[in-house]
Amino acid sequence: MLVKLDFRSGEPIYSQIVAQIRQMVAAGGLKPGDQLPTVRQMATDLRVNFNTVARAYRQLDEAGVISTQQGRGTYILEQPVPPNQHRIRRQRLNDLAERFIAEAERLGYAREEIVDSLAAALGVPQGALSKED
Amino acid sequence: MLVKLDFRSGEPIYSQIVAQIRQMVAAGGLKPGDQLPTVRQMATDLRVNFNTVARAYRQLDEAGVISTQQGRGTYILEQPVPPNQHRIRRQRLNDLAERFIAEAERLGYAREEIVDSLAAALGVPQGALSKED
DNA sequence: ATACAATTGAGACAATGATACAATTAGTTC
DNA sequence: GAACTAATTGTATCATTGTCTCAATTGTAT
Repeated sequence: MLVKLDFRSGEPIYSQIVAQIRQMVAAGGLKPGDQLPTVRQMATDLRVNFNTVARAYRQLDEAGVISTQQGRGTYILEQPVPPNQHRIRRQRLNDLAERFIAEAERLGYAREEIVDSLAAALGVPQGALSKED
Repeated sequence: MLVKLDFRSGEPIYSQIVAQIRQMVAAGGLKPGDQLPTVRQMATDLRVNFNTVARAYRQLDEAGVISTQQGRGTYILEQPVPPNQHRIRRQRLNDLAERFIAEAERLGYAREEIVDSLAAALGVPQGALSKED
């Protein structure tokens, strides 16, 4: 049993799960690549609804602690050194953006096409996102 | 390795396979008559279940991009008049862009942050991507 | 009490995986 | 060459896993 709950503590269950998994990752008890129990398995163990576990996993995923993959499972990620909360947040968005652009370019799209597509997706008027030159 | 996967992108694996093969066919990297790897071979390469590859092949088959033949293999088909080629290509990029933005927003980023991050990633001067109003 | 927000639960859904199956091909034996 | 067997290929079905939407519950403030 990876996680132990205190139903009387007042701390939300999902929050307890998040905290304990973070703790274990920080302490090295869970290493990158390790697979966590499925949401349903952990939910059964803890006698809790699987959505509650899913919520915890989602938070951990967004925090970059784990990677949840539909149909595959959830895995511990490499833990980057935490420099700063704001930096982390921004860095994650930058990573996301860079992955998107790298992928688009790998597929053969030109910068201009990418910009146009983003303009459309963002609902911005044509030209508003274009470089003026 | 014909196809490259990003397990963290949120885009389904089968969808990534479909998109990349389409792209390669469109770009001429795969020509009519070329045989694709077997579902099991590609699955092994990508460390994925072969049914996931089979699903991608099935979609491509239904779209007329390839011909899958039980017991024989899968082959690139002659591409019919590609008036849609441009549309398909553009649609693909739009899907990618929308997925990226949806993901970013799901993670709680504001439009402005997203735009800023994209500007940085694209190496565009600050402000060039901003809406002027 | 009422209203509100947060938490948890229920059920349907989408993506992936495991297993068994069918069609084709390639050898092997006669 | 025909018949059989084994290997290889895609197919079909169902189980498993995470996701989404919305309802029920709980706690708290008004």
